[in-house]
Amino acid sequence: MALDHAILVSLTERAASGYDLARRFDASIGYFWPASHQQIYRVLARMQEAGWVESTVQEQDGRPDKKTYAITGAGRDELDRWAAQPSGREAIRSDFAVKLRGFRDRDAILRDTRARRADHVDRLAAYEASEARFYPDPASLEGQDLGAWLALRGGISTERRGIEWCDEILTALEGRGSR
Amino acid sequence: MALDHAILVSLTERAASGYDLARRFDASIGYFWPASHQQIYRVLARMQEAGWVESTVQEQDGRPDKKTYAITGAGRDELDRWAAQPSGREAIRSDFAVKLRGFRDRDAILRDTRARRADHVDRLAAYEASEARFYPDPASLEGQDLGAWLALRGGISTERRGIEWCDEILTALEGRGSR
DNA sequence: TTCAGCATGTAATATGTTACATGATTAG
DNA sequence: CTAATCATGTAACATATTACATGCTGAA
Repeated sequence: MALDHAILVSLTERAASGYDLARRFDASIGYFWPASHQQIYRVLARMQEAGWVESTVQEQDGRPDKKTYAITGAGRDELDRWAAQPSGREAIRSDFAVKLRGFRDRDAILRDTRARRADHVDRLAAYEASEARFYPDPASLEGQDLGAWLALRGGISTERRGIEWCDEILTALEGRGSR
Repeated sequence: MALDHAILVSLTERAASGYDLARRFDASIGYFWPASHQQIYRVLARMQEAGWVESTVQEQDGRPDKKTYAITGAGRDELDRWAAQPSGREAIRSDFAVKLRGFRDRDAILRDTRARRADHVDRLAAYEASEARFYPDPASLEGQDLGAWLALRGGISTERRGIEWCDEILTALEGRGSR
């Protein structure tokens, strides 16, 4: 049930339409909890049934109507209830680690590793740009801003260790010629 | 379709029953791709249909019959085909990061962070014990052993950065009193 | 005129989780 | 006698992915 809560968290930051949320989930909160627009619309409908969100329709000219969702009091209660529960260890599902472990085709692994490294570098740059822009003075942060900054710090360290791991793999494989 | 490949990789290391595989997925390969026995039995049945694995039944006295699965030539072909494809960025779904971002209840987050830190410490110890035991001389590794070691190295760096992140969170939250 | 963006969804399929089901042996 | 381990599954439900569906505006 955690996409529900990711959407609720996003709505506490600002009310939004399904479309807006889908875009947020393409970046920002989506880095920690990816979701497609199809999922989002379904969960919004379910949460509206449950009374955790409410929607208002805005007509727009030259644009399709827009349904803006806002979190309700019941939604905030649910968020608090969820936050008080211990969050279990999250599952890691890594195609790449499985592939490494099955090691047969050295070139395929090298190609994959280089591509992953480039991905990590890009995402790290994006995170660092966000940090510089939105959190220039971390020592002064409080409440939700402090939490968002700490989440971002987690993203930064994840990407850095990803780059280091790729480098370790490249060194080990390139240093050994073909198998 | 990646549980399929995780099982195939595990079977290249040694033929196994569904039960054996389920235990391997509780540790070792399961650290990179968790799966329950129910899933495993379902996928084994499907892969047998597809001809990627074959099974032989062994009768045992005082024990239920045991169906041992082995990978076939077609299974190896499928593994190679899969390994040659680029593996996309994997999705991270972190309840904890979402919770951080929604920051309302500081004590709940502190509790969660301390529990996560302890988890990371335990798992890191398990990985390091494996490394010392099975890979005392990494420079001499080749082929599948080299891959398995590199995957394990990934596990080790993941846990280390997990611990560091928890410490960063604890420092930030404890240093600030309640909000 | 073609593509990207805005805006909403449904439907089918695949995958993962939880609950149920059975039954023997061995260690405490 | 109770719980853990061995050994196999089915069934129901929840969640995620992929494909399909529609239609308007504005920029290249």
